[in-house]
Amino acid sequence: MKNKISVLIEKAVNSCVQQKLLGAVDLPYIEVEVPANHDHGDYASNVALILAAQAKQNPRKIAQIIQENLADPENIIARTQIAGPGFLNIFIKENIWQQTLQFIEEKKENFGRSFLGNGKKVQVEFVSANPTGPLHIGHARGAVVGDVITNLLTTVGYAVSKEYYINDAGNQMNNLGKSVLLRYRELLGEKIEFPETCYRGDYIKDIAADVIRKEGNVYFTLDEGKTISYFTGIAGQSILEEIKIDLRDFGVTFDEYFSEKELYKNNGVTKLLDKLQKQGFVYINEETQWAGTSGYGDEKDRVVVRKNGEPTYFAADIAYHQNKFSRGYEMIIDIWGADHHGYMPRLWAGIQALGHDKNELKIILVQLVNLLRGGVPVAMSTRSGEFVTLREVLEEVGKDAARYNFLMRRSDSHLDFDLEIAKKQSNENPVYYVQYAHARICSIMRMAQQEHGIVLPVYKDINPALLNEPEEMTLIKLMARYPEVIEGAAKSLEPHRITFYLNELASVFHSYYNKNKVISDNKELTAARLFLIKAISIVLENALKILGVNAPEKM
RNA sequence: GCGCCCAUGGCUCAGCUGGAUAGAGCGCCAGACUACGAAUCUGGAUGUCGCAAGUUCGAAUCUUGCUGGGCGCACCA
Repeated sequence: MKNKISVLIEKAVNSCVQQKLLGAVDLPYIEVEVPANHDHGDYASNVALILAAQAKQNPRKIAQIIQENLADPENIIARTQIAGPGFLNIFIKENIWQQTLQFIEEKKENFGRSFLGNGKKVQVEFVSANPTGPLHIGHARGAVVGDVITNLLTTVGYAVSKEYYINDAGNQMNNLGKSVLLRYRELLGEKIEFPETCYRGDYIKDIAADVIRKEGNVYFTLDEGKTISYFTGIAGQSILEEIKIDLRDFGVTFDEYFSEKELYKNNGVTKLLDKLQKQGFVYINEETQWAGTSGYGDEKDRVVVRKNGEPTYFAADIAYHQNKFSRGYEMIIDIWGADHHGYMPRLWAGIQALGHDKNELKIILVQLVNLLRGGVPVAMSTRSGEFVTLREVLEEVGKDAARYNFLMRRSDSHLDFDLEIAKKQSNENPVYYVQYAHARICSIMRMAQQEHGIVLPVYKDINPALLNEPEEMTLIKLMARYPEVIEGAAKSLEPHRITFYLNELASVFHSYYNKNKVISDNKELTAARLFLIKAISIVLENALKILGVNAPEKM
């Protein structure tokens, strides 16, 4: 609808120019917005204000000229008005709004889908936590944001792949193996001092105990280096399996798990660095290889190969992103914890050196979560083993409440996550507000069918003109806007817009419900209203599905 | 010291990329179930959009400076 209006205005402006009513102007694109105030119409455009500067005419005058030349071939406009400094306000006919209900019925679960992405291949990489311990609450937010961004992009027609990058080649992993070894020896009776760098969570002990159960004490005396790499392997694998299970129960799955080790096979990283060196991006200085990232806006150049000959994480990351592009993705989205923001210019420099445009890589920063219990902060530290795991959150507050809570704010703003509130089934917890609206609709429809023997109506059997209560018009307009909300959320990669939309839709519905009876003696009206609430339930389901949150029929 | 992000009612946050009278939720006060689910609804109070300039028809939104907070600034990942 919005697009339609935009096109009509554009045509009107062009027509005015042709008729020399307006001087030649170049207009970038027509802004149409939904005004906050209903008196300002269903849509409003500021074209006249934009053109005023170019045309050097009074904006209200221009608006009037456009208004007079506004063609309406489909007969959808009820009236137009010029207001304020020169806004063109447009009111759509009620019956046109009412007809959008038919569209929702036709589309059903596809209402809101579009072809905006045109099948473009996109990859979203997220979570990507080292398999050195179970996922904690901090990872959970990134997991949900990544998952929902993927759903959003899929909904608007992108071909999206979800990937988890396993950082299994660095020091951290070595520390993991060492930690298991120390626990292993401790369990076998040795007295152990744990260094700062070691992981001390109970899960380490479990893994060590498992080794003893299966293989006994054979590693007690074996060569330490070999044992550590062996322990690193089994620990990493077992932890990764746990991570996958936790994520699955959180509703998050991946299409690919990509191991950092993969990049080093066949000297992949070295070969790439050689190539970049020939290109001049990588250079050697004092036995160290550097990448000239400062040439692309980074604050200084970065080491890619250390003095000891080992490549840095960054070197592998350039190779990783080259690998991603080589798999044919036209857009790559990385989701990071906000504490990594300083790394962005470096990586952008890297992909530009690879010959890609900076905006082919979008980086979403997810702020860290402030975990509270009843208003009191909960301290966390992976190494010491003091943390609240994703698993614990799932068990305590449930998947739906957890996911919804993580989606209520923009991802780059800090989020307080209070366990006590998140598990409360009360009005402090917005997820139930939305789910309740859905359950309520289902309940009414059940009642209509079972108690009143009503067959749920289809559009052609109802008289949509009966849906003319103010709340009904508001609901219809709100639903008609849904596809635009999805597109906007997808374009800006901002999932939180959906939760705000849902909250608004649920709110208008609840209010409507309390004021008007759906089921009444008036059969025609009952049918129309049943159809209306059915449409609402479709929109609620579609939106909740994108969020990965259930739309329960009963609660 | 340098860089990035943030600052909006008592609290937690939106604000559609520059629009018209700045909005929600929570909390607080007062009300609504012999009618489809009260996990709901109705009404009420609360603002120098951190401060100061600038850009223009128009600024919470863009620019600059300042104040206050978070985070980065590795041959860690």
